Amino acid sequence: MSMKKPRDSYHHGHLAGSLLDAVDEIATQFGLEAVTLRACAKRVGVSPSSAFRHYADKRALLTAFATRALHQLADRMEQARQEALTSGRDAFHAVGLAYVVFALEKPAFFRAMWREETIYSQDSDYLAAADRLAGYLKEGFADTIADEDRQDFSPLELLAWSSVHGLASLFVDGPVANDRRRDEKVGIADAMLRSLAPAFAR
Amino acid sequence: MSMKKPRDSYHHGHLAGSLLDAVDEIATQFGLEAVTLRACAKRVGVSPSSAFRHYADKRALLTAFATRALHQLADRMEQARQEALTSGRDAFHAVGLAYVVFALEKPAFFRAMWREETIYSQDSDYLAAADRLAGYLKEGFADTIADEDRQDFSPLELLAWSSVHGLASLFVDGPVANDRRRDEKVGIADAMLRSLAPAFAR
DNA sequence: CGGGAAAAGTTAACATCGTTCACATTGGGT
DNA sequence: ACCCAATGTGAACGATGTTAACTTTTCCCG
Repeated sequence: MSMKKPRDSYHHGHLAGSLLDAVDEIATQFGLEAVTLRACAKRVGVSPSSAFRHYADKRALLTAFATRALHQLADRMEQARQEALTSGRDAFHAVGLAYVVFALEKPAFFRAMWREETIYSQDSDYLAAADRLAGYLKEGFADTIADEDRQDFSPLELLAWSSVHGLASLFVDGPVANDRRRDEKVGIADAMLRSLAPAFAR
Repeated sequence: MSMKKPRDSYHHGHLAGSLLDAVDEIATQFGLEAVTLRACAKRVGVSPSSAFRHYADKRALLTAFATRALHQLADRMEQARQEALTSGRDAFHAVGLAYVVFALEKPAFFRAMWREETIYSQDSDYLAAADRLAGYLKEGFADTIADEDRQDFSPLELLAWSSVHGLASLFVDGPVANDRRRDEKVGIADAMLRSLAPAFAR
């Protein structure tokens, strides 16, 4: 994916972004706990201390990574919503399924997104990304007034986000369906979302 | 709470349990990330390496702590269920609310319970505690066959657990209602649970 | 009893981690 | 052409998890 020139000059040029790529790769291969500043630096081919020219500390790097992951998930949700709308299927169902599928595909990313204690959760870019994500969930409901307070969720909206987020969390970090294949889990998510539908009847 | 004799003899006597207490206190005061083997040992008044006589490694200690936390939560759920049954209120609603309230009161405990990467999630005691907890959620539904496969959840049961678990997670680690007081959050949880009711209508 | 092995705690060391500081190298603007 | 700000380096520090060799206590068995 990210073809990087193997470092010919003293200056790297795209260290900030390359470090994020390194977090991505290490987290994917070995899990979040294996993401270490030194390991990221080594993978990029740079000395450990150089990371501090671009990120205040490890937590800032993880915040940037979480933000990027949020946008990746939001992208998928947006796409799922578009496809559902054009093909006449239920938008919320499609968006919610995309949410769970992302968690199943990239569990380390999903964990990093919401690991409050290891990121700066008040960072404005992070919050903006979370807002964007929440927006796609809200837009799943055609009957929702689109422009109400961003921070405010109606009980139904919160139910929608909670059920989807909860299932993703239970799949990734909980004891639910650990022995099932991924496509089986997607099926379970689909069934759960269908059983949620009566709560949204008008 | 846990009055411990200030260590007069060379042998401590209840180190294993005291270390769990130390995790409890440090996690409560300073968060999960502050829980360090050395800090726990110091608080108990014992040398760092002594912990390894009782736990194979830090992860094993955290697993024991997670298991204990699961049982604490399960106790509350059981109590909430009893009270609801005797007073004629909806059992699932009460159990679900207890779940969220626990997460709000002891966020570090709630995080520790489900932090798959820092515990041995295949530990049998841990799994048994998780099973017990899941049981109370299932029992919330009077019409559910009680004795089906423990590992298996119907879509409705999974919806119930997911929505409650998801809301708790979003409160604790997510951007939802961060500026609200705790009792307001409990009110939000109550409203969400009420909006979930139509999904359980027969 | 009494002696010895197992259980429980200690001390010192190691590798690794995040982080800092003084320094080296580069490249862009005047 | 030069200088300075930006960027990367190297060596160091304290903290952490973990191990190994050692000491102290308990308690069980003759």
